[in-house]
Amino acid sequence: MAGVSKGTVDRVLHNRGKVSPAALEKINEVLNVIDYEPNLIARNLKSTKVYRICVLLPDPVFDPYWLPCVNGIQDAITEFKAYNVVIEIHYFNPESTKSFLKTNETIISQSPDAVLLTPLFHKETIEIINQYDELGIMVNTFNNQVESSSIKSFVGQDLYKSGRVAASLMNLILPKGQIAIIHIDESLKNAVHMQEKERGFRSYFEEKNLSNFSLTTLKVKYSNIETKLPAFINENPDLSGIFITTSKAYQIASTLSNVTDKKIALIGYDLIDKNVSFLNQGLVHFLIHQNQKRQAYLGVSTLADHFIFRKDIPETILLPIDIINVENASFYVS
Amino acid sequence: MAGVSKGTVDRVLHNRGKVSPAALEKINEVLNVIDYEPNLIARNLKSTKVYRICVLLPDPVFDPYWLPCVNGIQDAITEFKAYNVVIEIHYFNPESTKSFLKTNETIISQSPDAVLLTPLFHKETIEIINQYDELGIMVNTFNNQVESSSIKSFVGQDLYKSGRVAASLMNLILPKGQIAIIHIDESLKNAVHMQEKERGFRSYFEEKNLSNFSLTTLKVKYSNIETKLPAFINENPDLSGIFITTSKAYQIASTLSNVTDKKIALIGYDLIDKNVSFLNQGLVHFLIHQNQKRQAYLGVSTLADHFIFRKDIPETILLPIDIINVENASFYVS
DNA sequence: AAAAGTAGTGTGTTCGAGCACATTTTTATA
DNA sequence: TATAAAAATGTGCTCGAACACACTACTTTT
Repeated sequence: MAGVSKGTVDRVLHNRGKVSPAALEKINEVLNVIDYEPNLIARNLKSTKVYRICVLLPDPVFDPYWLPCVNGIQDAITEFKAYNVVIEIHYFNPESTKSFLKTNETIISQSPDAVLLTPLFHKETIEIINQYDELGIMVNTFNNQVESSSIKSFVGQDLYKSGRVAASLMNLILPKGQIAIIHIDESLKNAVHMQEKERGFRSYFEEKNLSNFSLTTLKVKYSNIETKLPAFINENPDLSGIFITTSKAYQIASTLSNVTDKKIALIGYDLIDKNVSFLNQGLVHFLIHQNQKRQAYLGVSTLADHFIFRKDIPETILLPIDIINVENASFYVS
Repeated sequence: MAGVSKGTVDRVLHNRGKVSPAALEKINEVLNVIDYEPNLIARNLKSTKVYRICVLLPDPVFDPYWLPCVNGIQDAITEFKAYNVVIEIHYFNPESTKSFLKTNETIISQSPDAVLLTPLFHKETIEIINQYDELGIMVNTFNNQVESSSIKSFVGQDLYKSGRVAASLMNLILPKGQIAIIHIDESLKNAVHMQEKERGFRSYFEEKNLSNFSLTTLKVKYSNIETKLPAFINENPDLSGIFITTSKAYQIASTLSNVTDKKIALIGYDLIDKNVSFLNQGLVHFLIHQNQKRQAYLGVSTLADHFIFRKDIPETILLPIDIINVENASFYVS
């Protein structure tokens, strides 16, 4: 259309220089008129470059919470297979920093173009992120946030806000009484995670000046629950609600049903099978859905889109805080 | 790898016949070994066929409810542009069956490969669907369901269940009292839509034997509200909750705040600006998000995926029934 | 004046699949 | 055995972009 060969057009498109002013002007004019946009698909057809994205994920064997993530990543794998993007999942034991570090070494030996990781262990994460940075490997995170200038992107939820959502629901269920905030975890790797939720939860009650409530924090481990929880209930006869900051609401629900007939409102996180089962039984009132599947999917898909289509990677993606009760749960379980 | 030319392989892949048993076996063996899957991108590169998808949408000028759909479709447009898929939006006046029919004629004159429509008018929809069927044009629907064997797919929500979700929330807010189910609409085009929600809402209270509640149905038009609603409130001093089955909760909220100081629980639909504003003011307690944007997006994207990647079109896609209160609303507003 | 350099431009190949057409091999028939 | 018909197989081009390389027409250097 501009009366020149595709080679000259190519030089204009990619600023490779060596184009006469006359040709440049003519070509730009035509580009404007036809509103030229490159066909992103054809572009990737030629390139022989294979992009490798490694995902560092806690093994769902240790905690079913991570199971949906695998599906999310599987979706991404099939979606991007045709584009020369290889996505690999590497599992580690979420209770072992050693396992975390070892799996990272495996990943580094694969020399990927980018890594998506769940930064469970703060100190170790910072270390390995620096390693990745030096090797020029891009790092995305999801699930929980870690501050580091070397991290390209984070996908997750606003945990403070999700605590507030839980509080607003608790306030709806209960007119008054004592509420326990229970953190359940073997280690304290999720400490910040859980504290943010607690902070949000408390802020709601403080802000609204709801003085007819009293909030107590309780930290237990799985092995502790059966002894600690009954004792706590005996000591606090006024207890009417429990907010569980992790996905382990089912552990509380199951113990609770053996200990007392009292109706205690339970609000927890995540649609894992056991939680949904207690939700359907009416022992858990609300669950907050953290949508791990989508978190994981978005974590890798933004990377793939960046490599293939040169799309920008958003610094932060905050997923909606889904409120789940027995009536709408079925639509969220994938 | 099989010692034959790509032409022969091509004949095997597409069952074009004229292949010797020996070659066929060898080729199939190789295909199995390398786990061959065609590169869907390269396939579409060659094809000069341009797929045309028309979307029949109520003009957002008449009802802002439809505005997010435009964004959803815009997303699909940019996503599928590179694949020779042309997606066009055609607007009609949701208050005029004539406009609906006329816009359909325009669409037919474009002879598209598929149509996505919002079947607001039942009788007229059936008519034009038959027309599309005769012309071999595929029809998808979203927003509300219409029974017809010629419809390929429906994207929407389970309205009965969404009524139940609303009821479960109302039951949480209120201990007892009278609840009004209000249908607001100029015409009765949404009749089935609204009745399903009412049926679900009532079923919840009936099922749970909640005899301390009484439910009343009220049909009003926008022009009626300012006279009918105050009268209704005077006649029913026990009124403590209102369930609005359309996206017009803001109209009730706004009238209500002028009429009475009594705290009446409001539950409605859709995150349109005015509703969210009343949600933030505390006058609306819950909104149910129907996610029209995603409905519209999925409506066209399943079609595009079908044409380009030969993916199956699911008969029904039911989106989750999102529960929105003031604490999590901001994450859903796009 | 010949050689070398340089700015500007054009050509050819590749990616993976689809498809029309050409070519070779085998089989059937005169 | 020659020859036509049928069966089997191979070749070449295209889609849109990327890029290496070849080429022309001047200008500068030796």
